[in-house]
Amino acid sequence: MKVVFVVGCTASGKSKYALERAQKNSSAIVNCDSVQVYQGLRIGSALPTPVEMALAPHFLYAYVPPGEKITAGQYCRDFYGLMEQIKNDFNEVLVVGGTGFYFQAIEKGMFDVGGENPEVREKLQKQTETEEGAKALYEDFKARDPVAAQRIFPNDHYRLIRAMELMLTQGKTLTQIQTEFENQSNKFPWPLEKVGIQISREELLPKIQKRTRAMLDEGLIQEVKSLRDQGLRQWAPMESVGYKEVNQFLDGSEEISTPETLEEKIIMNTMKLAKKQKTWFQRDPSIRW
RNA sequence: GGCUCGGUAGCUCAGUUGGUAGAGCAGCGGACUGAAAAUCCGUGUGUCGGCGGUUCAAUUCCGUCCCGAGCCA
Repeated sequence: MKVVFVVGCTASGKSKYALERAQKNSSAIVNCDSVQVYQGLRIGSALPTPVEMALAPHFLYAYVPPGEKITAGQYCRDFYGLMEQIKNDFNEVLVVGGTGFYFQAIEKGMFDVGGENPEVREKLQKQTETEEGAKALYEDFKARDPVAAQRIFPNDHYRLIRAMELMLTQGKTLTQIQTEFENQSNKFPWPLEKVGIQISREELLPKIQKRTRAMLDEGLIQEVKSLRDQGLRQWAPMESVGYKEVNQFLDGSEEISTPETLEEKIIMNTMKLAKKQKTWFQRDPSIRW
């Protein structure tokens, strides 16, 4: 069996490519998109339709229940759990998505440090809430791990907290953990090929405009409303592109006060997302575009 | 037609008591190991609406014209 990563930015045509190839080769399709993993986000996440899903076996789509959060580490375990089950059933597995971090997680593995430590994390979180606290924490971090401090900047509280959490719970710096990890040289267990689906900005913009229009026509606002009615306003994926803007609109934000600005904002932020995804994949020289 | 307020970066606007200007957003580039569709970093020359005048010097003051919004006719 071989594994093929099908990567590219949102609306690039990855799913279409994968579907055609899966039908031809009788392959399985496995999701590698950090939003399409969630249940209840059908419209805004551009989840493949039931008709599309029926054309080839699809896995790890819409499988995380509402209210639950997934992480790269959890996704990675889910992926290998799934592969264990299906490895004898397919000659080819297409892993399709736009989340570079998740691809990295399954290809290279995660550091062997376990998940979050809520208590430590909360303390650190508190510390970063004041300006002096955050500054002191960063100074401490920089003194202990000057190498990592070159790429983790003072305002990147999220990475700062994680790095300090590891230091406090593992007794090692991020740089030490990383070095140890690299010396293990984990290998991806199957033959791997990477295919990138390319699209220019000029072609992408009209596609995203059209898709956004279609999402709104299909009832994206209603989808978000119903999630809010279930008490899921604070659910992690409600901050992802499309959902975030609709939430702002429903919250009565001044910036997004009309359906027209809502549509514009979603298009703009989707273009930004595409750009970031492109940046991520660009640096991997083993992708065949 | 008269009066008032505006016209400054792609957009929204700040500012210069006269010494050729800067924020946010966008754009562009980048980082990335348990939130990643997240988080963060770097990047700002634009006839300061046009034309005249005053001045050593005008985007800033004066005149005039053009455009937009509002009020009065």
